[in-house]
Formats: sequence, C-alpha cells, structure tokens
Amino acid sequence: MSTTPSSPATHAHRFARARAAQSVALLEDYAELIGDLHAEMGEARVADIAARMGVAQPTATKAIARLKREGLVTSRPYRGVFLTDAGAALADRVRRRHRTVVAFLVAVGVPADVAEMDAEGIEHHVSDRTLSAFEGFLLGAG
Amino acid sequence: MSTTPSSPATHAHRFARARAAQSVALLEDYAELIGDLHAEMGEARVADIAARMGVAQPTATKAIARLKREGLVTSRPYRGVFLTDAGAALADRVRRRHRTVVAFLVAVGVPADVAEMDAEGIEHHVSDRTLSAFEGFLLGAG
DNA sequence: GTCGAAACATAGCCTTGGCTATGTGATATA
DNA sequence: TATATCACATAGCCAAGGCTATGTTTCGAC
Repeated sequence: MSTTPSSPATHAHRFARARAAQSVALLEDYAELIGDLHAEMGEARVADIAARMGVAQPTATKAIARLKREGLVTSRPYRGVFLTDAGAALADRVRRRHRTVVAFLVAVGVPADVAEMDAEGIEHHVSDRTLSAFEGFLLGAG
Repeated sequence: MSTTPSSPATHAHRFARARAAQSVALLEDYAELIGDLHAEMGEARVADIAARMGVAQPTATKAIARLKREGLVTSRPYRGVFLTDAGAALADRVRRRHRTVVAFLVAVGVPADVAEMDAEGIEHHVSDRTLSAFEGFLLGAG
C-alpha cells in the first residue's frame, strides 16, 4: 500500500492547508514572544524582539508592521510594542499549544532539548483535534 | 513557570532551525511527489505535479527549476521530470518519515484524516531523534 | 543644556513562492 | 500534411521575510 491513494484535489488541499499554517506561523511566534517579553521585562522593545527572534532589527520592525496591519499589536515609536486584545488572545493560545506540544513530545520519549527545538516548528501545524489528542494522551500517561 | 527561561541566543537558534526546516520543506514535498508520480503513473509531468501540489503550472515549473539547481531532479521539456539519485534518496526518506508521523498520530488518537492533514506540515519539523521516539512508541504500542 | 550612544525608522536590495497572461514547442488527428 | 490542442516555458507582477546601510529620535551622562 502506497499510503492512501488520495485524489489530487485532496492532496492539493493538504498542501494548501500547510501553506496557510505557515503564513500565520510567524505572526503567532511574534505575538507569543511579545507577550513573554511583557511578562518578563514589563515591556517589549523592538531590539529585544529582534534578538530573541534571531533576526536583524529592521526585519523585526517589518514583521511588527504586519502584526499592526493584522490588528494584533499597537506600537509607539521608542515606546515599545503592545498586544491588542486579539493579539493577547492569540499569544495565550499559542503559548498553551506550545507547552502542550513540548510536554507531549517529552512524554513519548523525546529529549527535552530536542522537544523544544522541534516544537518550534511543529506547533504551528497542530490542529485543535490533534492538540486534543495530545492532551488526552498526557492525561492518560500522566 | 513560564517554560524554560532559555537565553535569547538559544531562543533565536530554535527559530533559525525552524526557518531552515521551512526552506527545505518545499523541496522535500516536491521530491516525494515526483517519486510518487513515477511509481503511480510511470512519469512525472509538470502539469500533474502542479495539480497535486495545488499550485498553478508556472509555480511548479519554478519550483522544479530550484530542484534542478539543488541537484535533486533533471528534466527534459515535454518529457517529464526525473529524480536524481540524491532526489530519490530524499524522496524515500521523506516518504518514510511521512508514514511514520501519520501512523504515530493515529496511534495517539488523532483521526486518520486529521492526521494526514497535520502530518503534511508537521513532518518537516520532526528531527531524527523525534522520529526515533515516534518509531519506538509505535513498536511499544503496536 | 549639550552631545554621544543607543534605539528605532527608512530605503533599497535579494530570494522564495504565489499568481496571470501569453508565447512556443509537440502531438495527434482530420 | 496542416492545424488545433495540449504541455510547457517565459515574462512580469506581488507579498513575505531576510539582509545592509543609513537617517532620525530619545535619553542619559556630563
């Protein structure tokens, strides 16, 4: 059996979904990071965001511009970046999902550091139903 | 506890890894698909590749050009696309990993159709060690 | 208050991965 | 064999996400 011989349309749809997930992944990461920075340091400055994301400062500035367009953050120059209600909600969801994915990976035997690494990419493609399965597994195995 | 308070550098490194994984994800998908098409239909034509990927034909052509630059495929116009040895090896790895991820997700309670969906995005971020953990789990639970 | 350094913005460039529109080569069939 | 059709290539556009180089602001130290 060469996997499920799904139709071209179905196959294409899966790829489309993965592409869509990818396009919001960056927004999710920035939102979560901005929330973390506020929790840890009381503010989220562009320079810190860039450093944590591992990108140059103008790259972070550009990403923040996109977050603003999407209504996820506001910012005042030289005053930091602030999550909107929608942004904060997104950050919370992402943070919970991230923790669940890491905990789940560790629970099935992935070393903690590897779990953190892989989760960073995996989490954006974990649907609600899959997340539920992970949570169910953690309850059962906990 | 706000997860592990990892250093900015470590945090940045994880994102860099996720970005790198993303940059090869498309190559992996195309390689696997071209292998599948050869297995199923004896050849891989640009039009079929585009249809299965869910993109317009010029988009597929452009991607194939990149695959050629990377030494993964060769192609003769109007004669189809062919995997090189490196491309075939990649396709095999990707296909095995894909199957393992899907089987693993199903094993932990994810519905099959959802597993197929999510695996399409997840698989590209599953490291060798995590894949080993998945295989180990499948053996134990099988 | 001035001034230098740090923080941020802006401009301009690159690659990737989408798209549409349109040109061209191959093939089959009438 | 001529031509219509299909398959593919090419051109040109766009947004996203990187980068470097170079203005501006802000702010703290003096």
